[in-house]
Amino acid sequence: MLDIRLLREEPERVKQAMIDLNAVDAPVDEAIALDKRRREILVELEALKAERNTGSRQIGALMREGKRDEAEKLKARMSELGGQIDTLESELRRVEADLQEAMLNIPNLPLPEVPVGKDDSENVVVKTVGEPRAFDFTPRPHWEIGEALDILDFERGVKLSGSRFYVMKGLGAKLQRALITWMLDVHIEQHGYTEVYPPFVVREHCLVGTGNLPKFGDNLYRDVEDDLWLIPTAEVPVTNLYRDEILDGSQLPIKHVAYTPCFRREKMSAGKDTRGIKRGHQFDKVEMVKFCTPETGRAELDSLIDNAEDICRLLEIPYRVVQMCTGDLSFVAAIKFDLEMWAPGVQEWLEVSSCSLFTDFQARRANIRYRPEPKARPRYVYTLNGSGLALPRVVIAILENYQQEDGSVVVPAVLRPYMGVDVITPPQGR
RNA sequence: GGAGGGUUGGCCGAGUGGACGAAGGCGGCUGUCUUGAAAACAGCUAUACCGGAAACGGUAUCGAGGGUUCGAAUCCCUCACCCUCCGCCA
Repeated sequence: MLDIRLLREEPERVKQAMIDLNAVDAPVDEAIALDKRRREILVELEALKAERNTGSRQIGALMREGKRDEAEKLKARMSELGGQIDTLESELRRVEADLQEAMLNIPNLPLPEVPVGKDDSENVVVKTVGEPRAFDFTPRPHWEIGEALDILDFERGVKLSGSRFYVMKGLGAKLQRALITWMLDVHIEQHGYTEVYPPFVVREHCLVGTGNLPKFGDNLYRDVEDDLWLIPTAEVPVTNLYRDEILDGSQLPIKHVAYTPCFRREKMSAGKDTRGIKRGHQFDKVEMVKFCTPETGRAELDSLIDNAEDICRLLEIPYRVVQMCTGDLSFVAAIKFDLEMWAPGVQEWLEVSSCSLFTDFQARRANIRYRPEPKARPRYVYTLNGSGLALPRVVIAILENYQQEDGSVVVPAVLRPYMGVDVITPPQGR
């Protein structure tokens, strides 16, 4: 959520940002008008309430003095006043609800350094690291490798849960588990994050806090009976850890890393990305989340990206860093960089991480503040997060980059202690 | 799932529908005293919003949201959370 004062004081700047963001339908004008009306009502309403408060106090005094008649007369007048107050109050409630709704539907403003662009075609490749491996055979896509190795089972996944679900088996399941443990260890031991294991279902207000609701409810699974929602990313529970809290400034930055499964309905078009494990309704992810002061936010983003890149480097898989242009920014991000690993089987760059700075946009929604000095006024923190990394796509990248002509897959060196084997080989007797 | 008890300011804790902001205590800040400190004594001790250049004024906040009333921390309803007991359970 933006600061309403920004709309009040710099409406043109906000509107230009909406144009850059390709979000001209954001209800900026509505919010400004509602804010104005809200304050008009408040002035009137508070004057009436002040009058009622003095009146009521007088009634009390008169009653004590035994002047019943005068008290009754005053009561009648106050009752009339009460009617006016009720009317204004219900209008105020309506206006405030509308204002809140409008504010929740206005996206965050991009930082000045974000390149202006219409859509993902204008994103900027910041850097490319590592050389794609030269194959002396035609690299196969991961679903062929996975099925041949009997570590991926698509048919049975569909049998259990429908399209876009799959089953991992044997060393495939173990590879994923090894990656999770290893990534967590790297972030904890080398990058100074504290591990968090959160609930995988949350209440609605948490999703409003991170910005998934009210706009993007279509992508979420929900238990209607208890009004609990399955998390689409660890960002939701971990960011909301400190909702409605005032943190001690000396604790910042707070750095958390969490492994969770992620659940997304993704009513995407049938036929797109349906093969393999690139896009499912359930996937695993290791996520980094930071809370810091406004002053350090931008630098914390750089170190967050570097932490994610470390995983790519250690796995020795070619990757690139892409900066999102204004038109491709998410609703809540002020600036965002994606990490993409090269997958030679499917011949594409796979998004394995998305690192964003949200400025105080989420903090305002979730009411997460900090006190800079012991006596100082609380301020909103800045929040950040980035995948470190998203599992299935890393599995794809490993299978496709480390595949050998005989169908086996070499285990990346850093994972061998976690896997217990150096090579994933085809099952016996096939 | 059933029965009961709770939720008050940074913390503890009182509060029969009526007197700028909710007693008292603790903690914290300031002052007096003291070479300094402690003790004692006195005063101060929240947040948000609205109006205002400011001084300041107003409104709201006793878990959340409604309701009754001229007026609600107090009465009624709904919800959330915590505690105790019973049942069930990996």
